[in-house]
Amino acid sequence: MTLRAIKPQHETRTRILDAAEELFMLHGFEGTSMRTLTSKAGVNLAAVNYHFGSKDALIEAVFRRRLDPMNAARIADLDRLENAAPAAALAPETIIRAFLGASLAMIEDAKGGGRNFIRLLGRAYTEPSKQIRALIGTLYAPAMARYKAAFERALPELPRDELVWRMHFMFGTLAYTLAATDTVQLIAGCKPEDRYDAALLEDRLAAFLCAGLLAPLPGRHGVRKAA
Amino acid sequence: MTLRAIKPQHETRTRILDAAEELFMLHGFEGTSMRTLTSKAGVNLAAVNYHFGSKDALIEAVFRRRLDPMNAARIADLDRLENAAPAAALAPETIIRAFLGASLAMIEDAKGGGRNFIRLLGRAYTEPSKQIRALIGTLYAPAMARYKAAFERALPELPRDELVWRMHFMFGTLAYTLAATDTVQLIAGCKPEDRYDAALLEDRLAAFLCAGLLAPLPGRHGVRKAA
DNA sequence: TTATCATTCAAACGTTCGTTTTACTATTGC
DNA sequence: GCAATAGTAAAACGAACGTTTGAATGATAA
Repeated sequence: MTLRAIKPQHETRTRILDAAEELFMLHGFEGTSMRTLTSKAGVNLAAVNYHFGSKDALIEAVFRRRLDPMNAARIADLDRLENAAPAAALAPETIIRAFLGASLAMIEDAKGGGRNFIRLLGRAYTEPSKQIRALIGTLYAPAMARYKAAFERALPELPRDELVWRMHFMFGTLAYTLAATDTVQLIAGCKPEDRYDAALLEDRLAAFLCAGLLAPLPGRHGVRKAA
Repeated sequence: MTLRAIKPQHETRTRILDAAEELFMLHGFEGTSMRTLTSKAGVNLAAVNYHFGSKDALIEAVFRRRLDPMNAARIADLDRLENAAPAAALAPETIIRAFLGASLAMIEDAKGGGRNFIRLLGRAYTEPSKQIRALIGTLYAPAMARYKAAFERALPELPRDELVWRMHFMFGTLAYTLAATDTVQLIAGCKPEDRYDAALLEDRLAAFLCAGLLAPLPGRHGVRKAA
């Protein structure tokens, strides 16, 4: 009857999620008002409360939309690698690259908004809001447990608490690298055009993290300050 | 003439800065209102605008109060180490420990509020606000340049851009470790009581970062996925 | 056609925000 | 003692916030 295209299912929801992803990345959660958000999305002011219930629920939806599939892919990657060579433990670098891959693949997705989300995610680990941190922790938990088990199998001689700390360090490096993309330039001389070469970045991160994970155990309270 | 103690210079300023440090750490900048802030500090609502001019200026003052001396101490540490053994380049681990020391020393200062500040600082690197990130970058710049030069001397064979990236990674690990203290527990099994043993944490961080910094160069685009 | 349902819309709700104003108090210098 | 200054106090400012309301709209099913 009209030339108007058929409206895709939940188009308004998607437009809101996309706009939220970008604005939350640019200005943070509290720095993004419902008015600027709905205005950018081209929807009515009341649409967020109608479709999501509240601003907090929208924030959660933004994370869930990407994080659930991302961590599912992480686990699937690990399953695939382990099934390819059963009985043998995976090499630490293989595990690390599997973990990095899921994040770095999104960086190259500039059009789909994946890059926005990755930078938003990198910042979420240090959010002031307890609810958000709890949500992130919940969404990550299954993948984290899975990777921890893989590392334990790959490095049986590494003490458990040392492994936990080193996973913590590795995660921090990744989170910071993703979040700081295009932002702080603490160290001069960085070439921004390199930053989005995901393959090269993965190589650099993998080399750094792999060495850190396999580092000799710290001589506890021993070799301080001495060169 | 009265029993009232002599009011220390700028007591109101200090009370405001202390309250701001804690509340900004707990709830973020936008999540902390002037009313709760001045209420916690026990000062009048108008005091912040009188003494600092605006909320933004207060935020800047919070960072400057601690960051300026901290980075000055970092540079002084490096100077001292280099003067102790001139001509010879410092060991990478020595440089790393000098950098870590300034941050970790503050963690143990729970009473003076240093711990609050360190966690606040760890989060500031990924702040949405451009002004804050620019401020952090400015305050860090001198120390960063100094440490970059020290690393270049210690590792003449490491390509410059690789060094920049690895410094970036190292900084991210430290920032995340500091910021995430007591917050997200992404990896189960962490013992929180260990977290404030600064000496042990320094050993662990130093071992991890040192290995990462000295990692073999990544085989560019070469050894992907292969174990 | 008519009834029904999901969605969109403009307008307004009450609250909280950072900031400013104006008056008041205490201290300092002469 | 007295003017000048620095600081504190209570109250109000306009703007922006997240959310709610109730009517209008448009498609679907009977």
